[in-house]
Amino acid sequence: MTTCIKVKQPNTKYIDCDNCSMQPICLPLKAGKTEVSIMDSYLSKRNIVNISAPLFQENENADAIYAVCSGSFKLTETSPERREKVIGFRFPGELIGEDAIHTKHYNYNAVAVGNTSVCKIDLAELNACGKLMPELQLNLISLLSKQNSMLREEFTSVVAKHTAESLLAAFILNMVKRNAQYQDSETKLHLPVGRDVIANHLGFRRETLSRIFSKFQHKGLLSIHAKNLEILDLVGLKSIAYS
Amino acid sequence: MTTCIKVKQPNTKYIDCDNCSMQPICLPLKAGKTEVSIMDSYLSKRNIVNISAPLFQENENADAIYAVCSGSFKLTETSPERREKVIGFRFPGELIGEDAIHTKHYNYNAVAVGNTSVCKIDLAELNACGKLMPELQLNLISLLSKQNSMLREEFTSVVAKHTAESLLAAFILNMVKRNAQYQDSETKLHLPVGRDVIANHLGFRRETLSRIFSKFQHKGLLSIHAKNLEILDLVGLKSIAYS
DNA sequence: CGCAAAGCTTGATTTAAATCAACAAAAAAA
DNA sequence: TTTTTTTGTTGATTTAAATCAAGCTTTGCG
Repeated sequence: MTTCIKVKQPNTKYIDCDNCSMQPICLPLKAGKTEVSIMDSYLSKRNIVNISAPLFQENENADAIYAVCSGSFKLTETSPERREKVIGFRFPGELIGEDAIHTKHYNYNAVAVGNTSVCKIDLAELNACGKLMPELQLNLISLLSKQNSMLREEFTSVVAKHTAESLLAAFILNMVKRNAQYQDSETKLHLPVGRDVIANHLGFRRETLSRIFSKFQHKGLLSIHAKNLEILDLVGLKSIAYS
Repeated sequence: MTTCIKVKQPNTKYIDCDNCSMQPICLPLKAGKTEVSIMDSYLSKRNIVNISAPLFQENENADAIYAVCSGSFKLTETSPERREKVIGFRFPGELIGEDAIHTKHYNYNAVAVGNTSVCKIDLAELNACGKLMPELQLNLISLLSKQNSMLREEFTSVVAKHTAESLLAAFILNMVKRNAQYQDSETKLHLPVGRDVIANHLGFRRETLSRIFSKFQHKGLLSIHAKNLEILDLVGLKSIAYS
């Protein structure tokens, strides 16, 4: 029995086991038979989370971390005034909830956007297995470092942007780059969420977002039809992002 | 011989070995004599980096990660137009360059602001020792997760802020919280850098920063004398940050 | 199918921040 | 010390984004 089960879902792109970011965790465990039995114990089967279902919620006790296999997640925080703030997105090959290894509880809400599948890694069992398998731990260290790298890049794409245009340009570039990790195209992007959610995440109004999208299209920088975006002038978009 | 050497420096606050975030890495190694000899090999002595000296630079090959022992660092990126962008700060107890475990090269410039001291952890040796000591790896995993948690909080403090006021308020709260980890006060903060650097980091002009500082003082939210800041009305400041 | 609801776009006006500019205060140099 | 330079503050004007408002498009539903 393998840990990775392909699940048929409509309109979702998969990252299969061969391309999964969790492979370094799976791989050393696949070597021998005894090790496979250990694997079965801590790395559960692909777990389907349905449309808009929360994977976990703020302040919940953390017993597992997750790797996205297919689909998209939005991460949100609830402000003291009960307003939802979208603090980020996660795509196939990325981790969710990894900061809870340290905090022991989740620090935000993770909500599936459309159909998704995830690999669930139980923390207690991972801990126990890790002591027997240093290689597994080295790989987890590398994975966490990779996630740190992703977080820093995401951070850089939103920090110190003086205009809404440069912020949106940098956001699009960040999304496209992360999508390219598991999809064919380096220029095409399916926006996982509506304009309201993106505007919320970037901190401006839906009207402003709409206007800048229109402006970028008019300038020939990109084309957008509904949620399907394509970059037509990468150099031009970058120069706006870094302006 | 111990790995942690206290170094006298003027005007700097220390995190000593007992309070150091690297203790989980040091501690298991301090247990037995044979282990101490391993420790000496990979965890070098406290390394003093002088005023404004770069710890490492963008694109440099990464052979080590660092933990800040005393002082402050600013992290910067150079844009294609050669403009410096301040992407963050690091304080005692925090890691620097940890994302390079995965990328193998540094992704930003780390520059000491004033006098600082750091612990340098050689990656190759850490890797070799880790295989012999699973406990060490578990602790590094926890540290990386903690750093993830810090990065996410830093991210949350700057993302989706529609006004300069809420952005600055959130930034101050984030800085004060991180300072409280290694200093006595929960409300006082010594700004490690000048107005220009903070304005650069937050993405607005020094004049705007100055005006908001004045406004916050006028409202009785905080007091500032040169680089010494004190929060006078925590509740008020929070309500602006989350507005 | 037609209607309602939600999501997206565009226009007119108001408000917040950038810019331009002058000056004050502090730090560094002569 | 005085002078020069850097750093920080405040004012007037311009510009970019929020807000208010209307219309359009798509989606879902009885």
